[in-house]
Amino acid sequence: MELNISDQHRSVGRPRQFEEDRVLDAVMNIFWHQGYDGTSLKDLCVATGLHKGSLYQAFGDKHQLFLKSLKYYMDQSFKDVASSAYLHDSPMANLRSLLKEITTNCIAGEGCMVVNTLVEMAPHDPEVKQMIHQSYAMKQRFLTDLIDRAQRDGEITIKQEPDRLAAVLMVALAGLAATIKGFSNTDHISYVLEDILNSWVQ
Amino acid sequence: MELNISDQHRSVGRPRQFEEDRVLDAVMNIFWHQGYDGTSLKDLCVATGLHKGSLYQAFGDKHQLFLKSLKYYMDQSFKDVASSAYLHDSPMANLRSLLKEITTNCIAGEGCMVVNTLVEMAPHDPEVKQMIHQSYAMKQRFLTDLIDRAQRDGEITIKQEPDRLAAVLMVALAGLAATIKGFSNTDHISYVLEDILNSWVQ
DNA sequence: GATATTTATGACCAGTTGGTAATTAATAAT
DNA sequence: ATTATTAATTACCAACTGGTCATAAATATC
Repeated sequence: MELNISDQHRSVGRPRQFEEDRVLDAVMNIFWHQGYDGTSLKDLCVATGLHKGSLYQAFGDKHQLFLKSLKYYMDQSFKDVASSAYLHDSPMANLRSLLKEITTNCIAGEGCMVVNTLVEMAPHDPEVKQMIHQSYAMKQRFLTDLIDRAQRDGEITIKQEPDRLAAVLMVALAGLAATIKGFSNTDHISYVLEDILNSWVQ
Repeated sequence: MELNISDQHRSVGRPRQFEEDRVLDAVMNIFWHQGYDGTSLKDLCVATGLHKGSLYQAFGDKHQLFLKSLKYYMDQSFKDVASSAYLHDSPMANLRSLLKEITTNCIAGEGCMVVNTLVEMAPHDPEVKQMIHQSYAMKQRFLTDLIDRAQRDGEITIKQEPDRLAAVLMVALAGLAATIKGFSNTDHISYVLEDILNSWVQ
């Protein structure tokens, strides 16, 4: 009976019967759509096919497991999104495709785990708060840089500091995620980011 | 030993020892800041000073109690906010004071119960979903009307349909609430709604 | 093949959950 | 004063919560 899956760095002792990333992905999906308080260990066991004991041994308690799945989500989504910001030469075109990509992903995923977590946990969970703040700061710098370049190239004509425009986009992105999660019909909101960008070009 | 409080429509039987609105207010505050799943009946009993039995008899089970407190929040906040939209003659000035009022309230309350609930419950709770959608539609019509008048008066110069501009504001308001809840320092975001309005005037 | 080491499994735990029912207290009507 | 009616309080419940531990299984090393 050989159940060995990850043949890579095999060590002494009984081998893992699961791939860590596959489990983390399943866990992430549950927390993403049910929230932290709304998810029980039983839910996680059903979703992953593992027993409580295995989860605890491999990832720690519920809170640690959540933090790891949140990290996994952040890394994953940032990788997906950032790559769409270097497709064109024009910074404005990159900004557009970036926001388009985020909107699409957000609709497909019925919201954003970071925004859900921001609302549910950040106020009373310092570790979560710190992780999200860090991610926010990085994203905002990313946007500020794009906006700054678009302004220099004359693609954005509005007179306002880049980081304040980036702040507008960050708030709009959070609002997009929150709204998409609550509304099944997303026709009305898929244009919002476009409309904001357009209001900067006249 | 007379503990009678509400002397108004006194009927047969032992009189209530609490004012319904005061209890509803306390319940609302707990749900507002802890969420539905994050709040236990014990929390509610501590906050209200009532026993479980009394809560159940007066308001029904946890879910019904939540719906009533959400309704209470919506009525309360709409009354507060709408009144600030008729202070001036200019529709744009009214729009500004309206958004300013919302921002102030949102910061003071560390978020908005409707947005919290939208994220936590709307996807899997039809009753909550319907209540919030109805409230959203009303608010959006309210904004659309103000924007339409501001455009006719030439106070808003951007060429875009009023209900699409209103959709931008709605998304921004949701984002504002979500962001404020997660960030203690709200300096960066208190200008966001102003900045959006300013981008419509050039 | 025996041993050490790691993992998987299932039994177990105390505390909490939302919810109910029986009892007692306070009032109005008779 | 008795009775009917409503509310407050208490005791109680089964189900579930997150979390632990002892045991069995699978592998590498010796």
